[in-house]
Amino acid sequence: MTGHTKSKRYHHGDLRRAILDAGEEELSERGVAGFSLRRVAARVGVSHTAPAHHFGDAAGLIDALAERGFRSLVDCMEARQERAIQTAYERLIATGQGYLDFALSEPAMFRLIFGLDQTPAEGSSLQAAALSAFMTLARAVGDLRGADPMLDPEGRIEVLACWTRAHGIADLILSGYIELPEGENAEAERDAFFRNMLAVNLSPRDM
Amino acid sequence: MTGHTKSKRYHHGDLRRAILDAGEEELSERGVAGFSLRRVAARVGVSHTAPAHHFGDAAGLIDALAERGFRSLVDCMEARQERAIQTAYERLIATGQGYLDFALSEPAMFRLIFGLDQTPAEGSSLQAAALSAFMTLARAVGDLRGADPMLDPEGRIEVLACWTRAHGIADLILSGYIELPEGENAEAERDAFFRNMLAVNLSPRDM
DNA sequence: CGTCGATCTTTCCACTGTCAAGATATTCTT
DNA sequence: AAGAATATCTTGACAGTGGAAAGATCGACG
Repeated sequence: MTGHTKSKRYHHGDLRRAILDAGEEELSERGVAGFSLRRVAARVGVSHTAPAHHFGDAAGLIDALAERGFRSLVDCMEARQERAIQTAYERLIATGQGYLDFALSEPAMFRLIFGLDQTPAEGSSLQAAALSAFMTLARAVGDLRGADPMLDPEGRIEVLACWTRAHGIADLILSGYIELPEGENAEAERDAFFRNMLAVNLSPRDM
Repeated sequence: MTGHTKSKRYHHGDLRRAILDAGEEELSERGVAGFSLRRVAARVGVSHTAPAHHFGDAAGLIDALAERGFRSLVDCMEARQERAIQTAYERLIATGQGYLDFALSEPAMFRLIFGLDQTPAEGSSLQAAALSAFMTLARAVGDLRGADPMLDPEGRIEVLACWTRAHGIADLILSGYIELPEGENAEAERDAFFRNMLAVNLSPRDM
């Protein structure tokens, strides 16, 4: 019975996934500010309170979407890592470029996951997804240092430095205050730009 | 006549300023997501459509608030610059620390000005305020380099590097993903943290 | 077969921003 | 000084939002 017919059966069967899919589309089309639970529900063809049973309230859906977002972020970073020249440093650069790829390809989702009203709940799957993204970056730094960077203060600073730099570039580009090259070989120029930005040395060498 | 009586005169007299003040308070209390035009109006004791005449729509009020935000950002940076040891490098560090001060003291406003739906209109006073903030940072870099950094590519990269680094640190702290030291001499530790982060060298020295 | 719980709908409520029309004060013109 | 034009603010309506409560339908399990 049942099967793939999208007809009018009362129970959807896979509503949770359907709502998440529709939510992602809504998010990318309308942005996080214009996000509407009711429109997501309408998109799936379901009543506007149907999502509540699966996600609680709107914040619950947002959290579930954010979880997907962090996974997508990890995918973007790993994709770049695999394509990179297999040097520890090149893999680190690639990781940051993957971070930027994510921000550019899913700007609303980027804004969503880094603009959550409150930090992910302790032990939640959202927190796990966020941690997974962090670890992807931390491993790349660790490969460069030859040891777990989280174990000593200098290593921790280095991980945070990588993270905040990639993040700052991405966020200011999305804000529109920093313009990216467009046109012909924009991609190559972006990569070079990011590489240069990451490596700028601001220690007091030239006081 | 008139005078300072807050009684029930039909015309408020200084409504624009009053709405902006109330808007700032609302913003810091409720955040940018929970911001409500109607509540701002109620706060001033005026009808819910009164702001429209002064700011057009909600986006207009947001823009006007953002303008104040940029000015406050400039104030924070300049305050730090004046307190700093008067070396070009120290003034640059101080500028970034002022950027962070602003983010920490007015987090909602920080989110507001860097999360505007669209980049400030060409020639608008908002754009001027944003540019003023940028120039404050660019000058600090220029003092270090001995020339207008905007004139050559390397200088521009350096300005953007400073900006994005300070911004990334600030934004991730506000996101809650990076924790700041609290307690005793938290302020001094924050300053040291920022200083270290800014100066971390990620060039491929140690491949 | 019947019952129970999960899933989804309907209806209602308070709240939001915007629009149109009216009320009131100020300023400008003569 | 009087009347008219304008700026400022209010009232009332509307479509949209998320959430709560109560009812309808279905699936699973006794």
